[in-house]
Amino acid sequence: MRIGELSERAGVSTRTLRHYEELGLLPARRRANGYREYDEADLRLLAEIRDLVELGFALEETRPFLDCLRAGHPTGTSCPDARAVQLRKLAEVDDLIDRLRAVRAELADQLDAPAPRCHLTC
Amino acid sequence: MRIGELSERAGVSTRTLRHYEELGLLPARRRANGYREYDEADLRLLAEIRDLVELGFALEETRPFLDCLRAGHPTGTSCPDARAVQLRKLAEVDDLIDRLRAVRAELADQLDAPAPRCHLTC
DNA sequence: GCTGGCGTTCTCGTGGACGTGAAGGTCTAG
DNA sequence: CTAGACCTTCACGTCCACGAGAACGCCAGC
Repeated sequence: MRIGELSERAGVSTRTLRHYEELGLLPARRRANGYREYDEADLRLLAEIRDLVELGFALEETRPFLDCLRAGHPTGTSCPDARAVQLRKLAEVDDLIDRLRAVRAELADQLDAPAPRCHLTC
Repeated sequence: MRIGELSERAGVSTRTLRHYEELGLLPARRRANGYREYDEADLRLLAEIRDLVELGFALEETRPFLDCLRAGHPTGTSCPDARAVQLRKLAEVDDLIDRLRAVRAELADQLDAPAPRCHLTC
């Protein structure tokens, strides 16, 4: 299929697909006329990228997962490299959640506190 | 005081102070020679900016808090505009925490799941 | 008067993931 | 034969909060 069809089926822009190719994440075969040619496997790889990005992975971080799938493994998490990245991401997320909880607490505190009295509109 | 001293005392770069002035967040008086002149009130305002930024507010979002302080109110959260922004931010943070929890769960699931069997290195 | 340490403005660079034209080639239907 | 719906490659723009450097002015002490 051409870029437009893949774009349509995956719900991403053609610009995005060209961007992924630039990064070497999702290289495309070429037809005689220069048009990019994709297949069902590319759709699967693209889905993997979008899933991971959705989970907060940077594009570069998806590379080991794609390599894993291309190597014939059934899931992107079947390989050590990918699992390592995922573990790291889990730690990052845990850390972020902790910090956000602290922020949330502070925001709530400030809102709960009654507006201090002052000489103007309070 | 001049920009260098405020920078030093607040622990921010002079570039940052000039940036805040560009945005109109922290305008400075000028000496006859063109040097920026700041006072203790500016230090207080700057502290407010940094506190809010630390909590995840964008620079633009700090504006109502600064206006509130400049109007003579004892805290940045004494005014309706500022409280509204803070309430919105609290909702944003809650939402983000929820989504991150879901992401965390999914990441953990994928890691807990035993690597599925395949014909190569698994 | 000269060095050194301040200050000034201006302008471009950074990172991430693309958006948005511009200028053109290719293919299909009418 | 031509419209129009695809496709191609540049290459600059976006958002945000500054960093970095150039080229210059101001002022203190020696």
